[in-house]
Amino acid sequence: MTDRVITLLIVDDHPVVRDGLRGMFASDPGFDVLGEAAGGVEGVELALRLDPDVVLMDLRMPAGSGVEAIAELTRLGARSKVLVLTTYDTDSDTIPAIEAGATGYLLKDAPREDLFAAVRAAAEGRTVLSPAVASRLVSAVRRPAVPAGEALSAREREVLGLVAKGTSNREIARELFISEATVKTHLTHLYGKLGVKDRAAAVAVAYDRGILG
Amino acid sequence: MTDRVITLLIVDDHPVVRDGLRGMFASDPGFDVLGEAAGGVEGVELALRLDPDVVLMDLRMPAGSGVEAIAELTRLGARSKVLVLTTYDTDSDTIPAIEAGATGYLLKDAPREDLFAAVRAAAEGRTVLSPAVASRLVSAVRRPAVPAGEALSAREREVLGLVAKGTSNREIARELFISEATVKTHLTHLYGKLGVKDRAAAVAVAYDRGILG
DNA sequence: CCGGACATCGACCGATCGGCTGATGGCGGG
DNA sequence: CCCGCCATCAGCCGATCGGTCGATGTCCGG
Repeated sequence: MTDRVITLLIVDDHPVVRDGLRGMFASDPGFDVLGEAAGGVEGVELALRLDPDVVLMDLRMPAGSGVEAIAELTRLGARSKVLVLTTYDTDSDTIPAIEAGATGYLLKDAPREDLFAAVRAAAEGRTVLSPAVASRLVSAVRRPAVPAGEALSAREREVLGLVAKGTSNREIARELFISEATVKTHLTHLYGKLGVKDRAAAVAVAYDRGILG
Repeated sequence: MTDRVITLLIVDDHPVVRDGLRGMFASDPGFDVLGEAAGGVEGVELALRLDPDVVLMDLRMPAGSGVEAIAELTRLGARSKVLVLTTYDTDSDTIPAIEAGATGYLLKDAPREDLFAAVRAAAEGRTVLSPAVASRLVSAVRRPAVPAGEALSAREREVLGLVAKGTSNREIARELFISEATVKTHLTHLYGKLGVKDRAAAVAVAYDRGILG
């Protein structure tokens, strides 16, 4: 079914990783790496120009987030399938990436055979997930109501960030040019969303989910 | 001064990264990769057996921490220089690694020319640090007294862990079979050590330094 | 043997937090 | 056009926190 050569685009901010992937795929005549990009923005441009079968996409990059790049490609109706290849597997990364339109999600510590197989699968439009990611996803989907956690609003994240720095409500109010009452409202709301009952726990959950630090 | 071929050992849990490094150094006749290891324990064994000039060491690995591996090699008086090559540059990683005896500390997003230069420098025993790491280090060293942070005692870490879960002082007291006054004492102490003024900031700093999460 | 780090406890007090109730206005989707 | 989400604000109050005195006992290392 995959007799054709599969064309690839590599998007990763680490030269070492780009080289590793390039070399890896160069050793197999079934793959052809068309190009590389170091950031999301550049990745989108190249994906549109080169029209690869599969885009190998890192998520956390200085020059344009991977999730945004995926969303952009999806929005533009690009033909390329996106296979996320990252070090991290936190909820805050995986779910948005899948939602944005990623065809697969692999962790970088996957053996190369798995990687090859995943790229072939992705080229055919099949979804491929690392076992760890898959189990995360099901558990995340299984409790969509209260326990999990809706996304924080921009303002709530802003307040939470200051809380993590030890800023008091009054100081936060001054900092953001709002009243202390509003700060408390934001806090009460984000406590509910994060499923906690005080600021210390909120900071902890935020770190766990990658919202902070 | 470096006419000799420099021998290398690669220690990293990611096959992709190992391949990337191997390929990169294979393209330059001035380097010879003697072997690879996927974890700290295996890394130490191979370093002792192969006696490479330079060990490229990742820090966070499932099979044996990089810092422990470095400390082990130092303790055993291995001839090999260790060059840390990692994605992270937090205090909790860099400083212990340097203390353990690493000759250099580079981030994986370093351009390959820098990497080559760093390996040559490490082979000669010269210290090489990423600019970002270097600035971290100086600022960490410059304030050794109060601001930086001594290590938390076991009891303090225990209390802090409960704080991160949203536990109140009274509940912590019951949980640990001590009085609320004692809990407050532990907290006051660890606030001082972490350089913060409330529990939320303490949790944040703890996450940043890898004490939690 | 003494100093210092650690762990334990008590009491007091001002500052802060979190919960509650309720209100206003903007903005976007159905 | 109305509903829901977001952001804004007010006042009240009990609970909790953080700071500051001081005190006791252990254990380890110099």
